Amino acid sequence: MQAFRLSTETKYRFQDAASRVRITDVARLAGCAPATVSRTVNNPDKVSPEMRSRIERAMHELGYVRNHAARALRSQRSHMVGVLIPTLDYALYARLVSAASTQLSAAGISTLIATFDYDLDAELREARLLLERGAEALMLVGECHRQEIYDLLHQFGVPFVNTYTFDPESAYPTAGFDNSASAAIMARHLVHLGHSDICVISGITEDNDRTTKRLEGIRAELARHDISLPASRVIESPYSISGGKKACALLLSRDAPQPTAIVCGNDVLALGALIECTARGLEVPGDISVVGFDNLEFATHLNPPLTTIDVPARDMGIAAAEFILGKLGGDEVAMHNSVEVRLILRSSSAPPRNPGPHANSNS
Amino acid sequence: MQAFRLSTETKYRFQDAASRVRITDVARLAGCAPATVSRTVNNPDKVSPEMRSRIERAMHELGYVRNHAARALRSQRSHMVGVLIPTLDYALYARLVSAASTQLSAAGISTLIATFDYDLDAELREARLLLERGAEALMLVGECHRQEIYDLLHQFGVPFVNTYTFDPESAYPTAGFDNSASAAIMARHLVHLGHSDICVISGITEDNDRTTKRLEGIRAELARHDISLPASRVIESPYSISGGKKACALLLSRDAPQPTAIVCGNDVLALGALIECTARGLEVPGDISVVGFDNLEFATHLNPPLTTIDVPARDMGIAAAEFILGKLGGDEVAMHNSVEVRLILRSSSAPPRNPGPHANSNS
DNA sequence: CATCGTGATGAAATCGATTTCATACCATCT
DNA sequence: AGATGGTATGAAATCGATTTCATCACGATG
Repeated sequence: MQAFRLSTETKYRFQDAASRVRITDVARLAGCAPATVSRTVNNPDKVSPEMRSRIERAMHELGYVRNHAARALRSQRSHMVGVLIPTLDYALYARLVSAASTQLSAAGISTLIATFDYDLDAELREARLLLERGAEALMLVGECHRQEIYDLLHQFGVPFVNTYTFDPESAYPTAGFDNSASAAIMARHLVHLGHSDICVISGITEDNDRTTKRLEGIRAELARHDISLPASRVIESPYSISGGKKACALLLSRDAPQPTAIVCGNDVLALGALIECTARGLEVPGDISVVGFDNLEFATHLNPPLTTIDVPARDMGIAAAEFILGKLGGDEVAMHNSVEVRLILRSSSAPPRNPGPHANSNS
Repeated sequence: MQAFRLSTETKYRFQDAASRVRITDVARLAGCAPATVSRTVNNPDKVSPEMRSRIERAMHELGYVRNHAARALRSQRSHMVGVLIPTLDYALYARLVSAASTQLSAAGISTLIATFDYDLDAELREARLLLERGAEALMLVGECHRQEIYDLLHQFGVPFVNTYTFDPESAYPTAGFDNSASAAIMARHLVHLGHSDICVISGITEDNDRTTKRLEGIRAELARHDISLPASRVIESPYSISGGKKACALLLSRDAPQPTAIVCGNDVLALGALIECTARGLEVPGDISVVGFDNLEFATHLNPPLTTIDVPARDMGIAAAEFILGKLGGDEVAMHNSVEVRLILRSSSAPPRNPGPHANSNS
């Protein structure tokens, strides 16, 4: 900014790094018009082979790298999409982003990432920033966002998709699975085993539709079997092992009838619960069943191996990326895409010692 | 590309979202020149308060969002930095990126992310793409990259930093810790406990200077105590629990003298090793010590709790971001920044049943 | 032979914000 | 009063690739 004053000659030019090679430089060396260089880069088959190779040689010789800002400005395409996730510290989100990013990259699209640590206002700010940066589409997590985000996306005409959720009824595109139904599957599993004293260690439900729906799904399924889930049997905890331990300890120390099963919001919480149970001399699953959600790698190696629900994060990332690529390509794409979650039966769940009225031999 | 043919009418113009509001629109409404609007956005104090508020009102009314491409083109600043990591599937990389991204975002800089799955050629391709996209700086992992990356960065005059490594001797900036020394600390710990039959389950060392250096560090430290580390006592494995199990099984089934300690390249491998040892009826640490690296959350909850090395990934991300922000701000910044790694002593390591010649009571 | 279509190329306009330089105005100082 | 300096603002050039439209050459067609 201030260092330029000296060179009185150069009629102010940004000259930092030996003034970048521009398309006109390539054109001059190849003896053609800039337009032709542009064509060889973007539409090689509209240029004759001889000219093309001459231009390619020139580009290589000069080390030409095109200026994305100029390209984006003129063509109104940024070739970037934004990904807005609560945190990268949660393995499945990271995996989802990773898969999506790889998929997008293969299509020549770069990934702008932003995290908001479960703070919806921060999410809104970051969304605005991503749009300003020219994100052509946005990948979000869940359906619960500030209304302004939806407004902005509409105003900008920017396609987007809510991942980690699947809801054919939703007005907004989804790519994921039905959190409520998936959690219900787990609840049903326990009921079929004969459990009726069931506790839940849920993720934090505030501003989080995924955890909220899972809890609803469990509650609804239990209600279907005339089992109630009073507030005293539910504890919310951040996703951490020690959070799971603490929550489990609290549940077990209440003087209500001891639970025979604990449903955890994810495998990390379940691990914490498992540790706490073992520490208290409870046998799993003999004295108490503990089940998780996510099917992280460690789940199968625990003692006992954890019954859980497999969440194909990678598939979700790919599905979301495909949706976005389709939209950007102007294709007709299904508004809602689901990935398959599966109940993974392992040995951390078993019938209670004194089976309840719902026991079912073939579960 | 091909879908446009149909609309014969629309004289194709980019009009998707009711043609965006531009700075001139704001200027017109506020009754001033575009330059003044630009100033209120970028240099509010160069505009009189009355004018400023008039312009702010106009911006709000029209829902103005500035066009980043135009800004970047003219000002030669993209306000984006690129982060190039092997994978997001590794917790500490994800955490590092997360921290860096948050830090950068606070300074108004967005994060472009790319992964290359430990394939250095893919890394080069992605680097090129990031630079083309206008990344003002790059964050890399490790020091081992294709020479072309360094050339490109030099050619573009783009600052960068190698994270996850610290080497004051390096010609390139680093932000992290000394992998060799850190691993040596762990080796020394075992030697001091009296171990001499030591095996290593290392991460894959090909194209990976972090794992390579850790192995070197261990080997050098052992050599210092006249303990050799033959190839038969080292197994490389991808970072996974089952990889750790398999490697451990292999090491234990060789007919060489049984090891009394196993050093693992990270906690995930250590978990696998622990599981395998337990499955074979070996007591840890009674029969064999097992130690890890990283200090992931689960390490402290294992049975027995895992001796490991704490790697402050978040700090590294922050340090790297600070370095880059400093560089971009034209500040004088230290070329090499280290974060503190610490040996975390837990009970998965103990003296061998028959202490070797190096035993040291006060370890 | 005139005409038309097709394919390759070039000239010039264009995308939208920033930046420089010029100008107008007002206050201060000699 | 005149010179000086500082502040607020505007006009116009500019960043560099893409896109449109025009042009030219050439072969095919009637």
